[in-house]
Amino acid sequence: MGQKTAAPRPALCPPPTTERQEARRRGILSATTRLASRGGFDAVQMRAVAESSNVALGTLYRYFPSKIHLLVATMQDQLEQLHDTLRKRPPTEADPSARVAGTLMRAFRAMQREPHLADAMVRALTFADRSVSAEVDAVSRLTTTIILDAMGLGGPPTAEQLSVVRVIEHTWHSVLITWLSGRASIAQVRVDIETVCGLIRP
Amino acid sequence: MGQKTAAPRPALCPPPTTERQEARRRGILSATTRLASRGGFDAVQMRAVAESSNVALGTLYRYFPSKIHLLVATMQDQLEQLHDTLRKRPPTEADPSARVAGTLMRAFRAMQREPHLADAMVRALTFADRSVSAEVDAVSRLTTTIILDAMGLGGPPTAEQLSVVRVIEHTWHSVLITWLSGRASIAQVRVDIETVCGLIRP
DNA sequence: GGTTAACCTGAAACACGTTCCAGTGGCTTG
DNA sequence: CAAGCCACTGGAACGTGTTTCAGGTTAACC
Repeated sequence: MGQKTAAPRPALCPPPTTERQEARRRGILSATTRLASRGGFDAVQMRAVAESSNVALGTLYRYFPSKIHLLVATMQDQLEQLHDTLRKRPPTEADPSARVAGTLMRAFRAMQREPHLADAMVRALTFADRSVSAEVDAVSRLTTTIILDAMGLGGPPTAEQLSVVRVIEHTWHSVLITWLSGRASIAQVRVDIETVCGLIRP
Repeated sequence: MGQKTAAPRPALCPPPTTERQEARRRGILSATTRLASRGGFDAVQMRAVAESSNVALGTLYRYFPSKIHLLVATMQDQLEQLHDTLRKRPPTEADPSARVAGTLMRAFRAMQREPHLADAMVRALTFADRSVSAEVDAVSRLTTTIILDAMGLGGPPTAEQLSVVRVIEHTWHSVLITWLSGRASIAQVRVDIETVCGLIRP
């Protein structure tokens, strides 16, 4: 986390992505997930990721310009999987507020299954500075979508509803951090999530 | 942020704190604040802090076992000052929810005045792992106290009120991060704070 | 004044994120 | 086939957080 120079590296994502490169990218993300699932944030060491995905260090940095970028991309990946799962088996609660709370608790249980991975991803997400804002924003939009889906309102959300969703998202991130650093019990996580979901509708 | 070994260093805070040591501690914190007010998190370099407070690097580490500890202690310091200020001039709004929102917006304006300092402190706070949980917890308790004071309820808070305060605190931290990383405008910060304060009482 | 334990200094060394570069291999283009 | 362009490799090098240690300083106690 030393230097903070802006990215002189040109944008490389959109145009030239061969199949080979996509495979490499998947390999890197998969190695990252594997390493993070063991030791968490600290175990995701760039040299180890490079070696574990059979890629030179320089190449790893060509794909992901920093460790934070790498972990935020991993989070995006995991969130997309979660989103798929949720699409297949959406929450069944009657009340919108209960559906959101249920959805978040489901996500939380997934985190409990892989606490080290969660640690790595969430720490990266909140530690990210401006140079990662585009990627963090993508994650944020995904989260928003997931919550809005769980609310299941018919038309487009009102400005007020968007505020509420943002606050729920804030609480979600922060309560995760609190839990990961051992300062909140699982019961407290549930209570806080249910409390903030009380903002929906009333 | 390399290694993560627990502290083999014995507890040294409570018993033997001479006046000289207290002065040294203040000097370190003051140098930290000064450095952070310029370049933010990255500018708080342990060697620079040591030099700037006329202390050997090893001594700095004796007082604060890591950069994160150092910055969390700085945050605690700043929060105490804020608490004093608030005690002298408490919020004047009639509604508890408005008093809390007003108090937080006042704190937020303080952050706006020193965005780099805010960056350093908040990033440290959310990046802290278990080895700092005691210190982070102290900051959290202070924040809780400030919010409860602003609510100004007569007796001790109910469990439900404590939940609400926790959620407000979550939102406060997370919205700060979002603002610091340039992903939320000041107007949005205000809206989110007012939204979460809607949880008080209704 | 001397002893002793705790603290402090200065400097070296290590770990890991990050950058840089010279060489290599594969691809398209002429 | 030759030339040229890229991405990739392997490895060195740098910056900063953190650890360690040998020796000097301080302060309390006899």
